[in-house]
Parts: sequence; structure tokens; C-alpha cells
Amino acid sequence: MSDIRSLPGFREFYPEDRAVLGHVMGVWRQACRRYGFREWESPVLEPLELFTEKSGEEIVRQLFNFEDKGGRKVSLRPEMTPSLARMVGAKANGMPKPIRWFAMGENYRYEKPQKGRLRAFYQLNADLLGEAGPAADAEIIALCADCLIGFGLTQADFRIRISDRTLWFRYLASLGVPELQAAAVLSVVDKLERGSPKDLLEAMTVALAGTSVDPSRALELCRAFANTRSLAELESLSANDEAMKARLAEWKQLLATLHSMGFSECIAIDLTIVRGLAYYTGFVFEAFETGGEARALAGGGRYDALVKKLGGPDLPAVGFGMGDVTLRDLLELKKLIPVYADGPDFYVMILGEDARPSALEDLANLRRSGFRVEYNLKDGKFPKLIQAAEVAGAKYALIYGGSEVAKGVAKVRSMTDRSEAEVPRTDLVPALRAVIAEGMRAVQP
RNA sequence: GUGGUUGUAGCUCAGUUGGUUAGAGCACCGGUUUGUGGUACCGGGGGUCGGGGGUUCAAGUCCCCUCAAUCACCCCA
Repeated sequence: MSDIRSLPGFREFYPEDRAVLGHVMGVWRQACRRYGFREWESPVLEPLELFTEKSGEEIVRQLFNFEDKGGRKVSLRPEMTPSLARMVGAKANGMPKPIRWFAMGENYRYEKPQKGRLRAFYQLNADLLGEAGPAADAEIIALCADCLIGFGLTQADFRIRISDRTLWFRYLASLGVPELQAAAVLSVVDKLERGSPKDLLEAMTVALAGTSVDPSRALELCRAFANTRSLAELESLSANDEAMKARLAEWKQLLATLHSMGFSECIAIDLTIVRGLAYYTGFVFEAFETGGEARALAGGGRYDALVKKLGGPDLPAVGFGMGDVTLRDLLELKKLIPVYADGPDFYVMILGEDARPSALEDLANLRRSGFRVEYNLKDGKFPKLIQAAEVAGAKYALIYGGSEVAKGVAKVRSMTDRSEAEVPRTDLVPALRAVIAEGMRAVQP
């Protein structure tokens, strides 16, 4: 064994693991296609500026970046949204709206690896661009839910908590918080559940420096607002604020759409979700497991200003991302990972080298006809070969011994019920096609 | 980035107060059992005990450093 190991936070996928990844991506793709989304892809390696432009220089420490041989500053992609914005931006003027796109790519982040958080991970991204109304947000949230339900999870297994940065900004404005400081206040809100009262007050004081707003009162009001869990409560809180009332009309449309589509059980209003990302502009949401560990499964929201910021047209957008790592942990816990039969259709048992030319001719024809076929590369005896067929996971064994070849037949044997039948070699492909379709009775008298 | 725990064969683990050439089960490869299902029996490969340094006559075992995994923070596009 080589002592050169794979890099920390990077996974090797043995066939059993790769099959699981294939299942995850298959479910994602199926859900997205049902919503009319089309798949896209972008380069894994991008100019460093593509990412610093969106997120600032601070993120460089979390990037796999380097200088290439041409002196270009480059980075493995930590996410796909900037690439999406660039690609859409380049052709948006000629594209029918709304644009429904999804991608499933491996992303790379230079972080300390932990459970559920690696340095390389696959992520589904689904984005809907060119539509600013809440119907688009509802469509994305519904897709996010269906991307989980597609695995066999029920609406009781997860919760999509929906919040709204627009509403937060309007509420903070009504408290007298200047627009410039609202983002800083929101980052304090983000810590409400975890921080100690003392730390929170300190952070709030810093966030409100230079304003006339009292930090401890602001903290109290923010906590009350964050704990709001129903539209009715929100309406009473915004009774005399026209801007907030207008926004609540959009909330009603969002929730009514999701209710009509049957997602009532898995969605919840939760204004404690503000998401750290500065670029979110409206509704934001996160999907959590409802069980013990409350893993975060997906997150997303509206980012109306980002495409323009990255040099594209002024295009409203909403989207979400869902990673494969925590999802896989959850599916394993819930025993929702199917065991795929990965064996060949036929295992050809060649008994004696005299039989080999006939067997090779036939098995090559079977492969050309689309069947999965394995056979013994070395001569072997019957017990070994039937075991090899079993271990390979074959559905049927095809036996080529001296007596079969002399009679011009092959013997097909079901690996499940052990029944056998002889099939003339001249009729082999159609007969075995019937066996795969109908079982052994297709060739038994 | 900070702190805790863990590290012996592909896997699960033994390994005594430090004491010969580090073991078992499973798995893998081969042989035997006259062409009918993982059996049985026999045999084999595989470890610089995560890596490096130190203490000692002697280290898988004790000490230090380091790497990795994992947990709690930080962060989380």
C-alpha cells in the first residue's frame, strides 16, 4: 500500500459509495427535471477574482487558490453561483424567462474538515432567474422540498424554515436603525439562539454605534420579532407600517402557493433565519432535519442584486444549494439508501478450454446485444465457477461444458431458484432476452 | 484558527507491571474434495503497531513533537 494518502477532507468513492452518490444525484436530477429545470455545468477552476468580487478578499483563506504556470491567480470553485451569474449574464438578453437551471458539481473549500463538512463535496444548485415575484420563491422552496421527498423522506422528517431579509430591513427601519447598520444588526440576530446575553448586548451596542437606538431595547424587540411564528402575529406587529404591510401581502402569496401545492406540513415561518450572506435580498430559507441532530440540509434565498454586481444584466434571482454530505448521513440514519443489484445479467461458466471458443463467441454477441456479461478468465471447475457467479451477483449462470458444446446448446441456470434449461446456441440472444424479461419459464417447456 | 478524545493487517479487535520473531476472527489468494451454490480440510500473502524524535539493557506499551480522524467552539457562499 502506498503511504501517500488522499488529502484531508477529500473522499475516495469505492464502487459501493459511488453507487450511493449516483443515487443521490439521480434523485436530485429527477426532481429538478420534473420542475422543468435544465442542467448546466461550469469550469471547476476559475479566476480568483470571480469569487473575491462577490464575497470580498476575506474568503481567500477558505479557497483552494494558487497561481498557475501562466501567472494567473486561480481557484477551485467554492460554489457555483458566480459562474452561474456570469454564464446567464452573458446570454440573458436572448434567453426566454424565467430561466430554470440546475447544476450538480463538486465544490472545494479550504476548511477544517469535520463530520458533515468536508473540503470537497457535491452540491445541487437550482436557480430561477428573471422573475421577481413570490411565485418564483415558492417554486424554489417547493423544489427544495421535493429534492428531499424524492429520497423517501416525509414532510415530517424535515422542516423548511422561511425568513425574510426584506421584512427584517423594514422592521429595523421602523425601529430607527439606519440602513447602513441594518446588516450589522442582522448578524447579531443570527447569533440570538447561541450567544450569551452579555455577548449579544455587546455585539448589539457595537452594531448600533453612532445611532440613537438603545441597544438593550433593540435586542429585546429583535428577539420578539425573531420569535414570531405566524402571519397573524406579524400583521399585528406591523399594523401601522405600510411598507411592512405591503411585504406581508407577498408573504401571503408565498405561503398560499406552497399550501396549494401540498407543502403545508414541512414549511414554517422562522425569522431567526437570516443567513450570513450579505447578498441575499428577500426571502431566505434553510431546510433542517427534524430529528435529534437537526442537521442543516439545504439553504437558499433571493439574490436580486448579485447577477448585476457580477457584471451581468439586472436580473432578479432565487435559488438554493443542497450538499451531499449531510444528506447522505441522514439517509443512512433513516435507512433510505437502496441496495442496487449491481451484478451482471449473465455469468458465463466456461468448463474446460475446449468450450472456450464457442463461449467467447456467444458472450461477445450477448454483450453486443446490450447484456452485462462476465465469465471466468481462467479455467476453473464447476463449484468454483458457480461460486464466482454468486459472488459476482449474476442473475443467471450460462454453462458451457463439453457436453453442452457437443450438443450445440448452452445451459442457463437461474441463480435465484436454481432451475435450469438448455437453449440452442443458434437461438441464444432472443431466448435470453426473453429470460431476462419473463424469467425461466420463457425457456422451459 | 482554539481545545478535548482516538490511532495495532482490507475490516472488527486482542496484546499482562515495558521483556523472544506482534496475534485472532472475518475478508482476500491458492490447493484438495470426478460437473451443481459461499461448506469442510490444508496452505499463502498482507503490519517499519499513523509518522518522527526521546527515555531505557529492552518500547505496540512511558514522554515530547507531528499527521490524520472525530467532538465542542470559530466560521459556514
